[in-house]
Amino acid sequence: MDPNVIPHVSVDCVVLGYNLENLAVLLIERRMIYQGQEYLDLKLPGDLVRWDEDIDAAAHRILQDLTGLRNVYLKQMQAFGEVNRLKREPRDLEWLRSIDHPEERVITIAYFALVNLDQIESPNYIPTTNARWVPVKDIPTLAFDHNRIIDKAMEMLRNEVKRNPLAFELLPKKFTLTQLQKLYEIILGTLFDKRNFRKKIAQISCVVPINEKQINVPHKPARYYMFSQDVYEVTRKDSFDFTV
Amino acid sequence: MDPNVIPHVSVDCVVLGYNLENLAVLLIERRMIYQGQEYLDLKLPGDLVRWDEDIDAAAHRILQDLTGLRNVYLKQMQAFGEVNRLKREPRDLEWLRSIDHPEERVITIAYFALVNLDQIESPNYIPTTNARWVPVKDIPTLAFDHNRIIDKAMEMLRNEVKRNPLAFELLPKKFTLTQLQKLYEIILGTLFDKRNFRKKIAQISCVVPINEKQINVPHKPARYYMFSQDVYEVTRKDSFDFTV
DNA sequence: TCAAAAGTGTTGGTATTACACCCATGT
DNA sequence: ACATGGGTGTAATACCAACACTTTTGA
Repeated sequence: MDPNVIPHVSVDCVVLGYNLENLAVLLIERRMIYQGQEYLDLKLPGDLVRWDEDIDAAAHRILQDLTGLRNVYLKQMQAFGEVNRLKREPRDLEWLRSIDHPEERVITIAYFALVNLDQIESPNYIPTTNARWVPVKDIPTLAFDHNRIIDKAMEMLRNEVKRNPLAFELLPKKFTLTQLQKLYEIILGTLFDKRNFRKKIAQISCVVPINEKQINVPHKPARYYMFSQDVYEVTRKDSFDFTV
Repeated sequence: MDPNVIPHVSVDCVVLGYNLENLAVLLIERRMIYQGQEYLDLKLPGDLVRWDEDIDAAAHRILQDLTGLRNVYLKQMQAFGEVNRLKREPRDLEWLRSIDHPEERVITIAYFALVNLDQIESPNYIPTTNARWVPVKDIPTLAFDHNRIIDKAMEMLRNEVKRNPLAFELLPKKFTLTQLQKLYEIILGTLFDKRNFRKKIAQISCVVPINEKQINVPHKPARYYMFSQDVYEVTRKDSFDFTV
């Protein structure tokens, strides 16, 4: 057991990525043999917190090790601290032993990160870390209590996206209004009227049209927009309002 | 050091009480002598988590030990895990030593509880636990990082009260509309128009008028209302809407 | 010329704001 | 009788929901 870590406190990250098509979560493959059978489970990326490291720093470290990204949107979600949270399946315990982890109690602090998959040239599967992007629609039963953590992350995303400019973290710097609308539709699970959506966006001053259009599209090219952090910071009264 | 606790994980509770006049926080007096001088600091109620106890259970235990109350509204807020969060003042460290606490790192999970002070016959100062109710307007500089935790709790209260029926946790079972309005005004720091406020409440079906009036008041007696959890559960679409 | 998505306005209904007076009670 | 807070309606405005056609491009 690594002496540099607090043995009972970990950080797990729900990293949500978007590629203009689907929302996906970054998961780690856990391969093991248990009672003669081979298992391939998926789990959230996470690690124990080091003694000399703030918990936020631990989350950033995990994220950077996995994706190579700094300056990602990252926010603490909440702690999960049930006594038996690591003991969903017998092989969960076996796995903890196999990585020289004390078969003990670990309280985890869940974080939630947003990345735009088109920005990073990340393959679907990253062999060095056994990490893969799994569409949120297709998430299977995961190790430990990690499904619950992801459910919580999705709930948080749905709530926060209505009051904070989170969506832009998932989009390229330049995006079209149709792309923005589709993202909101995917996150919130509702469809919006195109005209009303655009009216709504038009009154959000931090979403600014730029003088650039799509090229090489087989239809009328759409105008690109950007999110302006500067404008956002000076114009927000109390919060973003995106209760479409 | 108690062997029954996880030495690096604690729970701290921000217990907010309301007595139809003021919001107050329950704080614990910490008396100590440091470098020949006597200090009386205040801190949040909290304790280390036991090995065999869920973190939510730890929060309930702390709350019950302090107030004798079960079934209080209690919700996890977030974890505070900076390396030096317990070392605001030199005497903070000294105090940790004095209670046989390893001078080490403790990650705390903050909870937030709401109680109605008229329901519990709680005196302002509870000698057995050194606990006292301090109006939120008068909170001094506290031990450790506890001011930050309270600030976060107040922010959470302001956000949540707009979308969830939290206010009723702070009021007696039967309350008048003026009492409800005053509470919202205190929490949100704004004033509302009486007629518009009542129109808004009238369309929230889970706030129901009952056939009972104030007695012994030197003015027209006000009608009492109740919050109906049943009605709330079946009628809420997605969330309470209290964006007055 | 066709397919595909971009872009754009109007209307009816609903919700929000602002505002002032009479009522029921205890003293 | 008076002081105190309770209780009520309306009109002007802003916001929201529903709805269909023209435009620009590449193939």
